[in-house]
Amino acid sequence: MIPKNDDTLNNLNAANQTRKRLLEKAENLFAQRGYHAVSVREITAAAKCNMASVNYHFSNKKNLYLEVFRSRWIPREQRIYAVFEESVDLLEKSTPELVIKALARAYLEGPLSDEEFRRHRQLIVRELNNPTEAFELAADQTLRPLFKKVYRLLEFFAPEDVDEDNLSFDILSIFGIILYFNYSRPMVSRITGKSYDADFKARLIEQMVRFSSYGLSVKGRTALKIK
Amino acid sequence: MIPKNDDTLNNLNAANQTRKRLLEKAENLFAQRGYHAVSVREITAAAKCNMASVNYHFSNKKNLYLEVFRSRWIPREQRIYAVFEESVDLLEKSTPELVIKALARAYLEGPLSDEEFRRHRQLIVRELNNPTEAFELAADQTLRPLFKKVYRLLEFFAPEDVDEDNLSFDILSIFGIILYFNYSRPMVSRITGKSYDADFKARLIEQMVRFSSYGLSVKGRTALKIK
DNA sequence: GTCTATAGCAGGATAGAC
DNA sequence: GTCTATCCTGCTATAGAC
Repeated sequence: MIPKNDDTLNNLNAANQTRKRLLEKAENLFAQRGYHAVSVREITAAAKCNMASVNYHFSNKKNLYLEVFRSRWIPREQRIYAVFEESVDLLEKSTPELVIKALARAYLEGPLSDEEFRRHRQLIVRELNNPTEAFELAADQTLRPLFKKVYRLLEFFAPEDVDEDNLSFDILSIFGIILYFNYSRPMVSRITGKSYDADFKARLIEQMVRFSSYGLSVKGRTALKIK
Repeated sequence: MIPKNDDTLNNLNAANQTRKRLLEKAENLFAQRGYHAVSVREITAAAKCNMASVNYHFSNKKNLYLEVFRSRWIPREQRIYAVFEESVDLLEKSTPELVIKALARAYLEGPLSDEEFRRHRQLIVRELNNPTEAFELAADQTLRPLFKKVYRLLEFFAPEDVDEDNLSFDILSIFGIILYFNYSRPMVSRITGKSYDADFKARLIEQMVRFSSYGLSVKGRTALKIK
């Protein structure tokens, strides 16, 4: 371990602070208006530092954008994932309904503040629609693992002869509903006239579980289908 | 009626042609990369005309963007709407399943070519996530009317005592699934490894109808719910 | 590490000839 | 209506002082 004098430490701290502020402000601006609509000038102004620091800390603008995903978006998605996993593991008796509910809650009532969630959503929706390098990161490190986790959980309830594709599809549909009610919040609010307060979220979760559960082709459900 | 000489007519035609080409190319570029990422220079180069013509025909860049929605996006959404309405009207006997199927088909197998649909999707997803003036146009002229139409169709099957909000929610969920499988095509393809060819679309429609129908709180369904 | 200053270029918009 | 030429603003990136 190399010993550091006070100056070095202070510089490191100061540097980290600037770096952090840059990431924080960059994320917010990129989320709100997208990569091209935001200038480095604007980011550095918000972070109260000079323009050159973006270059110093992140080489260039594009890499700052990617670093926002690496150091902020992905860890946050992993926090959501962790909440989901924990609440599923805590269940005495797992059912498809409870799994869906845990998933819906992790997103809607999860560990993120409203502000954090807004950024989270805005960043990923852009990538879902027009993938860049950042999407690869997100897909590999969060989306696919989550999909597989849910698959394993629900596969347990599926009838022996269930079509693998059917189950995949059901899970995608559940994701669809959850993502939709999360990621299309502006539209949902506009059409329903309701804002995403605690009450509305709680109702949404209930409804999502109800709607999703009774569409699932899992044990105990298939028998109920009308031919 | 004011008589027009050949020169005037030719000029009008030529003007309309330029205008049309500009809208066509602008739409494609805006859809692919978004408003800020595309320059007027690029649009005019693609449309094989000079830069000044954007100003001449549309005053400025922003208005060209809005005109893309007015003259291309909305009419296309109305074509989808028309296909849906027609196939619903043709039904001898309407059921919730058939209504959902008609809706899913109108979007997935509707009147738009793959290329048209790609543009259509990319343009609206941006607006769903970060609404601008263009979203107002889309919401007022297409999204809300469609929602109301579906509401009227399904309300017919709902039990007397059904909660209005519940039905709204169910419709939103159906929209959610349909929009999700349409508008998150890049992601769905990436996770399932399947491209949206005719076969995959047909399967998706079937699955959406199955999943959605058995989640609907409408007559004949509620009785099947496990308490 | 942070800053100021600036190079170098691309953007939207427009004037004025045809 | 269409075009070329040009204005001017704003951008990213960097050099060099501290």
